[in-house]
Amino acid sequence: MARPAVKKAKIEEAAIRLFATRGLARTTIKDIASLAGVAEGALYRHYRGKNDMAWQLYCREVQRFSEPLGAILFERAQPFAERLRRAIRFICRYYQDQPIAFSFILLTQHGFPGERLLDENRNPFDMAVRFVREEMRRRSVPKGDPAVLAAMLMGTVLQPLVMHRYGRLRQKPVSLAAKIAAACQRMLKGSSQ
Amino acid sequence: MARPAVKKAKIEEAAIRLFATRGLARTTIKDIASLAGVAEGALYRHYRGKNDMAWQLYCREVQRFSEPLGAILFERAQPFAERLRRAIRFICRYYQDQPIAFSFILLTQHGFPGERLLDENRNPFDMAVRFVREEMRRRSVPKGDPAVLAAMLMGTVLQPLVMHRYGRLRQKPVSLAAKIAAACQRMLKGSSQ
DNA sequence: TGTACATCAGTGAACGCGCGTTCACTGATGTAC
DNA sequence: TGTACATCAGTGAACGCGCGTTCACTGATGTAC
Repeated sequence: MARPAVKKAKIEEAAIRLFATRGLARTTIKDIASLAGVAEGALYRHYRGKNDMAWQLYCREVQRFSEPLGAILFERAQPFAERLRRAIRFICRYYQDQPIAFSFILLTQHGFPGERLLDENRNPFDMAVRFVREEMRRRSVPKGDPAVLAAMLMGTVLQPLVMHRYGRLRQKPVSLAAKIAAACQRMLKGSSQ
Repeated sequence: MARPAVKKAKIEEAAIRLFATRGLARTTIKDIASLAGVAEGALYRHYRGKNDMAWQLYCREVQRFSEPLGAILFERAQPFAERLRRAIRFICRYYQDQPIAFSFILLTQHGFPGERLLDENRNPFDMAVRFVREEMRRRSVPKGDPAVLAAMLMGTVLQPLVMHRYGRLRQKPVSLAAKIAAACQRMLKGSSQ
């Protein structure tokens, strides 16, 4: 063994911060290295290149977010409404506590060349569809197309956070959670699609 | 005068198509010129450069979309529910009939350097907030924060279209309109935020 | 404990490719007379 | 109508900058004995 990779974490932190604010394409290796206080070549000791790093970081961050979210959504002991409420609260809190990581996930999704896709278990949208589908079977949600309903619910939750991110909403993200959850519940009540 | 600019339209069409599918940063002048069947220099007879062209096209397309949408939202003769229904139908139809222009609007929004922003009248989000605010005054929508409610409504409408765009929804976009409108109406009923 | 060595994180100058842009040129069209 | 000229859309080779990446090197740390 040689010395420990003390600068890897600095590089990753700088990269995520820049990707989240400027986007993948408008962030250069120079930017990352300079923000991390590191030579440009350092990145290549840990990753094959810029895109490889971005993709790995993206997968990691999505996983970190999706795993606890999945645990909440599929905690069978809890009633449906409670799980939905908790999931929305979790999402808002995640955004509030880790705005950089969250923005990175939220805004990076369509930036990768070659149509790289996350596998189904880690993908928040697939999780949402599965969640809705199961609840339709259990009759806690009126029958319909699970994908459409899941998309509408996701939009209801995420769009306010996107707007907050761009400075259009003043409230604290977590204080939005209750409003959003109530709106989702109303949307679901008697949905006959 | 000299000869008419027959290739300007070809360039713009090619540019929008490529921006909508690959995104601004991953589209090159070479790509645009070759798809348009034009020399690379041709673009510079009509625009100051790539970013200038992208920005102008973006403004134009947003305007084309926003103008009729605004007309529907603020057609005072119609009752609130009807206007909302029509607006959602208009959006879905616009996406279905002009998927490239719509995707360009939907996906390009955060790609411009220097934080360029659309002025308030053309901006769909500002329009939505104004719409909700006015209806709160008229008591057709329960009082609350107009921006939050507008964001949730926008998310409910747009997220299914985004999902459709990425091949996750099979239905024809227009056939989604009724479902989405019903969901929005339910969300609004008795919203007490 | 001390010494020789292997490993590998980190450096930063150099490289070369790809990109947006430039520019001298062409030629089609409209205008003046 | 015919001729000379001005305008400007369009061309495409050339340019040069900025970017991601490479590579020979350094030196700190861990291991073998």
